[in-house]
Amino acid sequence: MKELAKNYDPSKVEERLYQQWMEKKYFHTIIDKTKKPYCIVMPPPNITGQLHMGHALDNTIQDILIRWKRMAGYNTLWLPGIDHASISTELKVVQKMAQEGLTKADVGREGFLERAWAWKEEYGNIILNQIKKLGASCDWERVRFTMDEGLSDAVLEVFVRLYKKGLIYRGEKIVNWCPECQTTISDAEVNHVDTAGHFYHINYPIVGSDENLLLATTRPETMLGDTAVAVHPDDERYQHLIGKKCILPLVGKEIPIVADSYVDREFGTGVVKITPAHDPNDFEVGVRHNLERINVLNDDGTMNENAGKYQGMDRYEAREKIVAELKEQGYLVKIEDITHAVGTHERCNKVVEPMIKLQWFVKMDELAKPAIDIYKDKSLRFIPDRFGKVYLHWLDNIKDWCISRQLWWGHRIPAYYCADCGHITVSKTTPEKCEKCGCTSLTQDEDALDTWFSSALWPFSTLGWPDENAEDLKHFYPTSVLVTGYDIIFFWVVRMTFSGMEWMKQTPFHDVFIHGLVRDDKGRKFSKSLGNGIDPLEVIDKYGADALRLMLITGNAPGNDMRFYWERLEASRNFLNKLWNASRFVLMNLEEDLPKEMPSHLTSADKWILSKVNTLAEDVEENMEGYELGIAAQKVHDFLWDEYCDWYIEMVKPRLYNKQDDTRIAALWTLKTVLLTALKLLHPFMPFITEELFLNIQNEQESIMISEWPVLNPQWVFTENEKEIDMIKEAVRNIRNIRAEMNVVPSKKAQVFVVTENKEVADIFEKSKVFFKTLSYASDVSIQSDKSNIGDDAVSVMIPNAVIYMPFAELVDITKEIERLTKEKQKMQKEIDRVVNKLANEGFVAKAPEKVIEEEKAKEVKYRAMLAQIEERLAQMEK
RNA sequence: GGGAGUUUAGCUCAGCUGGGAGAGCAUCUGCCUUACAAGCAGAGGGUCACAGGUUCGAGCCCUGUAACUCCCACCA
Repeated sequence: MKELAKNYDPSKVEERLYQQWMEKKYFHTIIDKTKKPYCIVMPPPNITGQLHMGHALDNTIQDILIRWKRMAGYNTLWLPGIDHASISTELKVVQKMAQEGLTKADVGREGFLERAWAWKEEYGNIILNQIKKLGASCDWERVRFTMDEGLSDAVLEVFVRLYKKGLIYRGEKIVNWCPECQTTISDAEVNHVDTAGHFYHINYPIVGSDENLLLATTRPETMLGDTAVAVHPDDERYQHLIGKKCILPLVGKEIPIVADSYVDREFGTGVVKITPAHDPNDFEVGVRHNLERINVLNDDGTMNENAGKYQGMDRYEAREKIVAELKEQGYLVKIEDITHAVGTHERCNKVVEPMIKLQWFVKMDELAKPAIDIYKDKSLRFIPDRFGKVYLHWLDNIKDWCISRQLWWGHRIPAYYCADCGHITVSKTTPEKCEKCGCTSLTQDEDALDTWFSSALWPFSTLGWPDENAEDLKHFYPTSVLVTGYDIIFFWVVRMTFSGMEWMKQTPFHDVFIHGLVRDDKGRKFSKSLGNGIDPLEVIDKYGADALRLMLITGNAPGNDMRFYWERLEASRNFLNKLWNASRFVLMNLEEDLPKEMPSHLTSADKWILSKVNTLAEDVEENMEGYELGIAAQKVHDFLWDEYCDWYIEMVKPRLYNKQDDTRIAALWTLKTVLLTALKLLHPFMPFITEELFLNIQNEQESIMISEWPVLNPQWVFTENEKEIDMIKEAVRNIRNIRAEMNVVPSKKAQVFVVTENKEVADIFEKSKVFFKTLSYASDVSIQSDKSNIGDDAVSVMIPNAVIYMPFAELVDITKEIERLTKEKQKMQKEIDRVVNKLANEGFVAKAPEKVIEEEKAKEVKYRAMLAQIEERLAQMEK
């Protein structure tokens, strides 16, 4: 007999088991072409990251899927990795250098990269080790890094090929510039934040007239770069001014009044100042009207030489000065308080300035098409489906992707500029000479690529691409499912799908399983500034990884956000302990060698629980297939706690304690078999405790994680026995109920008479007598067809076709008992009326499905029988 | 401006394709019954946001309304 501690302590188990799994190489995947492949590539966490609840949720889901499919016989691969996180890492390294009083300029590109790699070596693996604490069963021999040799090669390959195809180009366009980080950023990296600001109404005088054009702006300092004023071509108010000129206040320059349909006549005064260098729309207007572009800002957000006397001031300081002067000189009409959306950089939260820059772009319209098609033809699907619309909408409105960043940490753009002829040579390796003029004075582009450029290739670059014959790539691509949060659909999912279609001609994954965010107990996002973060590692320390996993996966619908509650963790912990103790109970009784095959003399109770666990396996499989992981986990939880622990174990106790009982072995076999089956179903969700228990309970197999996933067993279908036990359960519940109502303590036993004229019912009770007695707190159970030996002072409860009596002479007040039964009778009568009415409804009988009608009819029969019993008992008592 | 989500017990949330409302926590009552007091047995508590509609039948489907949340978007 094995002994387990009274309470489950995860800290004593998890570390040891994970080590064991690693040593046995259970996580490591060897390609097996006889099995169906199932592959997940992990969304690579940043090397600057610390494990947070989002990672915990994301990786828990992936681990559940992988463990499930591994047990179900698939050739599974879960490929982990990390992302170099260009801008985040660069900021961290810069900050670290600043502590030593150094800047990027001080150490130079080479020196900086050395430091960045050192950072990566020091911190890059921390988060992966944290993910291990969750129990993640990734193939750690296949860890990839977005800047490792293979992936860098893939990045360069893609850049060169896209350039040759004309899909990557260099151009002077208006881009989002972050004055704080001193780099461009893509549209996706800009957050529009509603901010309180002002709407400055300014008069622009018309040349050769007393008239003014009144317009409004939120950024008056940009007027220094105004090169036109625009009105709508059909706007009657301004027809006479189109083609004329107005004077730019403060500057005194004459600028044209143009007509452009971009202007909204309804908004403001219907007049817009045009600053092509600092507004994307104005830029477009400028292109259409061939306007001059005047950049008035420096890269750090201060005003430049084009700003005249405002040169050198920060843009906000200049704004104040300009407004003051406009007011002084009478141009300012009014200042209105407004709230408007201001673009900010998602990394540093500082206000982004649109500026004209010479940058590298990926031409998107052509690439986007196949990515749209795979969604429309359903070879790519989102779970839940609604996120597919988000995906489509983004692709339908996609704009060219600015991929160059003024950063050093990342993949350096493989473009080389010729000093002589200006030709650009794009090449994976450093070219010796200019491909056009042949001279050797080449310099490489200083910029690095957007981080997402490499992540876009992740599903195939990690599997060996660009080597199209790589074994992993051939076997595992397309991957099976991508698991990620809805917050990075634009950043990442979209870019992977169009990349996958361009280079592999196949979707990178069939399913995209989207989950929500984990929030704090007040529904707020976890954030550093709020200081409301909860460290998953702290949770694991206190409650164990299994408890955290269960809490993250249950009680929440896919795609919805969830709140973090310590109380919910306690509930998980309690379940672990329950499971632990149930297993402890089984172990304490498990002494002899049990038969391998199903014993022949199983009782109804045994067959009932086998039938239940069988149905459970079927249900869980169905829920897992539909990505309803929380429901699946909940079902196993409920089965174990409610059916197995609260009912089956209690039913089986008398048989275990009686060594003479000839069904004792059958009980032990069933206890063990059902528990093992349920543990397997639970293993993907709670890998540690299930393994620990599995290893203690049996010794045929060396690990639960490579055991066989339970499926429906045709030998375990016992419909009749389920009905029998349900009847006993109902009787027991009714007895307990009335005892509780009457405040009878469990220690006070009573004789229980089951009175029935129905032979079958009598048989069922006879067969289950041994446990019915203990569950109903009976001193003795008598099953009989005649009630003449039972006094009126007994309490009675009804089940269909049987009345159960318990003599509680000293406790029973006959008047009250009659009152209670009368109420019961009324209740029953109401139920009967409801069913009768329903069945009398012609529409119902004509249109409802057969099954539903049959159910209603069965109810009527049952209720009428119960009513008859109640009436009879009442008559007897009233006598 | 467009789109999406949410609204169910005191709290946090489930409820898949329509067939008599559920869980956990909290509350109340009784139990230390030889696996578990992190437990056992019971109880109370909901016109499923509101108004219409479809249907024999609606928490679930349709139309509107309200409140909250999120995403997208160039209203200067």
